[in-house]
Amino acid sequence: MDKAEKVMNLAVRRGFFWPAYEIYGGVAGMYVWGPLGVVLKNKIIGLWRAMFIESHDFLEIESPAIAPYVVFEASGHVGSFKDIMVSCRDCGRKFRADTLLVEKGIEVSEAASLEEVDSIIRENKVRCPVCGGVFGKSSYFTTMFKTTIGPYSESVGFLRPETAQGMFVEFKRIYESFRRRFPIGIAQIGRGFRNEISPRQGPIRLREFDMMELEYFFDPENSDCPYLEEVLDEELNLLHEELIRKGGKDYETMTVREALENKVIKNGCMAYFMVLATRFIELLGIPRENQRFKEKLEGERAHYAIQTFDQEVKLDRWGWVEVSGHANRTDYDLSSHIKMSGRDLYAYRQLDKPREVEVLEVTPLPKKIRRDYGDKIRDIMRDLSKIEAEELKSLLLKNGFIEVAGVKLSKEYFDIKKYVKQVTVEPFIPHVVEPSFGLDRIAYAVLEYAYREVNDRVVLSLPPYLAPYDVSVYPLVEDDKLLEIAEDIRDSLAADGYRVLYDTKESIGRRYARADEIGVPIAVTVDHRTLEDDSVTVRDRDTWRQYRIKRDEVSRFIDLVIQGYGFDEVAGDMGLESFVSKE
RNA sequence: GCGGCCGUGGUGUAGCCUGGUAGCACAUCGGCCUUCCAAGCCGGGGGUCCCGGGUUCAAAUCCCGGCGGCCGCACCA
Repeated sequence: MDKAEKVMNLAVRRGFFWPAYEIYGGVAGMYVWGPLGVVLKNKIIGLWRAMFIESHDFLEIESPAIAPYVVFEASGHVGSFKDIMVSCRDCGRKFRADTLLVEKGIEVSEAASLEEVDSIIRENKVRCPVCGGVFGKSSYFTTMFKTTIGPYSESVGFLRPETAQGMFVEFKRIYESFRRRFPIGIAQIGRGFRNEISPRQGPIRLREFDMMELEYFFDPENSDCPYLEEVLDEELNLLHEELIRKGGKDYETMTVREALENKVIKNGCMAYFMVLATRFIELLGIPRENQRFKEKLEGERAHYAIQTFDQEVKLDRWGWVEVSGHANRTDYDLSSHIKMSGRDLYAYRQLDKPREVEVLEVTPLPKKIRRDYGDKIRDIMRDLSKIEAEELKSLLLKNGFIEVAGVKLSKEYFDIKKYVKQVTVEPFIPHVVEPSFGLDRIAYAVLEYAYREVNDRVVLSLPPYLAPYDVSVYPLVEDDKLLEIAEDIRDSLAADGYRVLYDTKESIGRRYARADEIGVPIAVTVDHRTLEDDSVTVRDRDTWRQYRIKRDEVSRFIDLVIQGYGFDEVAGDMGLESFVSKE
C-alpha cells in the first residue's frame, strides 16, 4: 500500500473525502468532501483569505458559476477549448489534429473545419505516429461543460473553467464602487468545472473543484510592486525556463532580488505572490524543499499568459503536482472584454503634472449641408452618425471628403477644430498578475504531509490551526464524578468557540488513538486528581507529552497552541508541571 | 480512448482456477472490567459479492456488455 492509498483509506474511513455517487457505481473525477474534510478546507480558505486578501485590503466577490457563451468567447476559452481530435483506427490513440499536423510541417488555420482537417490528413497521408495506423474522422472536443440558460436552446452557457472571468467582467463596477482604488486586488473563491477526458489520480484531478483566485490589477506604466521590499531577500525554488532548456530537472534556489535582476521572473508582484504562496503552503505543513515553481514554456502556457509559473508540491505517488498557477495575464482579458462588449473597462491614471493633449474635433455643419443638398440632409446626417468619430476624422483628413448617402461630402461641410487641452487623468487598460490555487489538491496534499504512522497507529500531524477539532475532552474512566466535570469542560470550551471532540467510550488509550488519527492536537483528560485540586492534563498529539494545568487556564492554553506556538513552549511559558502517568 | 491488472459488510481480504448455505481480521455498537496510550472478556448489528444480460437445476465463481478503480500510453486549453 503506498501513501496515497493509506491517506485515501483514512479519508474514507473517518470522513474527510470519498468518491461521489458510489451507490450508482461512481463518476470519475467527482468527490465528496465529508464532515472533517469540509472543516479542513474551510480552515485552509481562512488562512488564504487572511494572507492573500485581508492583509492587503484586497476585495473579494462571488460571481455566478454559469456564464453566457459570449463571456468565454471573449476570454478566448471557446477558441482554445475547441480542439480537433483525431483517433487512430488501429491503436485507438488520440491526438490533437493541430499539433499532429504542425509536427509534419503542415500549417492548419485555427478556424479549419472538421472536413478540412480530414481532407488535409487524407491528402498528406498522415498516419498514426505510434503504430502507423489510419486515422478515423476527426471530431471536436471541449473540456468546458456546456449548458443552456433558460428554456431556449440557443441560449448557450458554460460552467466556468476558472473564476477569474468574474473579476474581469465585473472589474469596472468594483473599481467604481471602491472609489477607483488602484492598484486593486480582486479575489474569488468558488467552484470551477472542467470536463476532463479521463480524470484519475483521485482527488488530484477533478471535474469540479474549488479555486481560490486573485487578480491583481496594476498600471503597466508603473509596475513597481508596493509589497516587494519586504520579500526581496526571501528565497524561491525555481525550475525556470533557462534551467529547463538546459535539461535541468531540479530547481534552483535564488532570492527574489536575484530572480528579478536576472529577469527570471519578469514582474515584481508576481514574484511577491510567489513568496506568499510559498509561505502559505509551508504554513499548511509542506516544507519548502518539497515545493517548487516550474515555469511553463511557450506552447505550454494558457492562451492568455505571457509568463506562468506552476507552484508544485511533491506527492508520494504522483510526484510533482501543481497546487497553484502564477500567470502574468497582461491586459489580455480586459482588452478582450472591451473589444467584445464595446464597454469601457478602463482605469484612470492620475498624471503627475497636467499634460497637453492635441484634440481634433470634427463636427458637421447642417446649415451648409441643407443649403447645398436640400432634403438629402436626413440621409446624410443619419449615415454620418453611424461612422465612428475616429474613422470619420482619418477619412476626411486623408481624402478631403467622405462619401455618405451617395454624396461626396468635402471637408468644407465640417467644422474642424484643432486645439490643445490640459488633462490631469488618462484612461488605460490595467495589467493583471494572477495567483490561482486549487483548493482540493492542496487539502489532499495537507493530509498526505500530515499523515504519519507510529507503531502501527495512524497520527495525522496537522498544523493545530487546521485540525478538524481543536481539542478533545475525556474522563479518564466512565465514572459519574469525572463525567460531570468532563461534560462541564466540554461545554465551556465549546462556549469559548472551540470545536470539541468529546468521547467517553472504551479505554483512554483507544480514545487518544482515535483522536490522533484525525489530527486533534490537544487532549484534555479529567482524572481523579481533578477532584482534589481542579487540575486536568493536556496531552500533545505528536509527542504524547502531558502537562498538568488548572481548569480555568485550559482555554488560554488551547488558544496559544492553535495559534501555532509549540505545545511544550506554551507549557513552559505557563509554567506547567509535566505529568507522567504511573506504571 | 487503447493496453495490462482489479472490483466480496465501514476498511483490508479469503473463497473464483475446479459452480452447490459468503468466511476471517480490524473497525463499529451494547455490557462487564478498568486510575493514561488501539488491553481483556461476553454479546450484537452490518453483505444488491460493482451493474446488466447470458449459460446452468444452481453463478461471488463460467461467458458477454457496461460502470468504476489503479498503472502505462494519449489527454490535462
